[in-house]
Amino acid sequence: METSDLTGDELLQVLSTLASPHRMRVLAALVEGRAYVSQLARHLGISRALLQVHLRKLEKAGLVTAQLELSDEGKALKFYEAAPFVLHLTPGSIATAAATLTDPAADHGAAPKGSE
Amino acid sequence: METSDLTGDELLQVLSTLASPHRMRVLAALVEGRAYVSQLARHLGISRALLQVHLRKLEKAGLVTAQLELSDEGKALKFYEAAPFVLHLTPGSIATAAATLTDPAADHGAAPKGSE
DNA sequence: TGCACATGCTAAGAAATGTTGGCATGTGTA
DNA sequence: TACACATGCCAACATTTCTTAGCATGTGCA
Repeated sequence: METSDLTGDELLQVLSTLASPHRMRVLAALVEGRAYVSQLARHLGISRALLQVHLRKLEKAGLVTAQLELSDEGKALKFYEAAPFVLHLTPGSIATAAATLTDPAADHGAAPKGSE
Repeated sequence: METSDLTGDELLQVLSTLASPHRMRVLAALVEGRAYVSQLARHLGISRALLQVHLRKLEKAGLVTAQLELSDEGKALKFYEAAPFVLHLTPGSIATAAATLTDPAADHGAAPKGSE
């Protein structure tokens, strides 16, 4: 993952996702090794519901990946791990990405695709 | 500015600041060249009040700098320009920064680190 | 069966952000 | 004086995001 590969919206999503203490810690914990949800929740000292929301956001942004596996006892465990990525942020790279931003607020109801 | 130079809180501030369409566009506009507030507001098509808030946040995060100057007519103009910075974001660099996070909300008033 | 453990979902309140509008200051010029 | 332009501030509303609590499912084991 390279900054220049991302559209403005994608970069925005990644930055929004990373800009959270909880999600930073979740990512940091996963860098140490993969873990399943309940395990991770205990490790971080937060509720599963909360962790799940953050994990989902991290996954949507492509920062972590998930695999559903069965333990020896036959229990379903959802393992997460940190996705490898490298982002080079500079004023220039951000300016480039910003040029492709499609902001609904600034976009007065026009169709993004097709006509312009 | 290097990712490893930043504390978790500083990185969080930078990311939070960048994670906004308006601020991305403001930064992008300043990459093209310095500009004063009213000028920039007209260029971006947003209100001065709104722009000022975003500029302030960008400045606090160290992403832009400001200089107060007098025009030929003697009017006070506040010029802003993009600050040069390079951030290398990787799971590892984020994990390192996350270790120094001081989050009041997630910090239940005690041990910074330790037992598990 | 009942308990411990895993997953998932959603409604709803709490908290943080974003945005607007008005009003203040000051300058130079017609 | 009145106008156009610059700066700044703040109160209040609107919106988004975050977080919790509760309930659902399923597994293995005593």
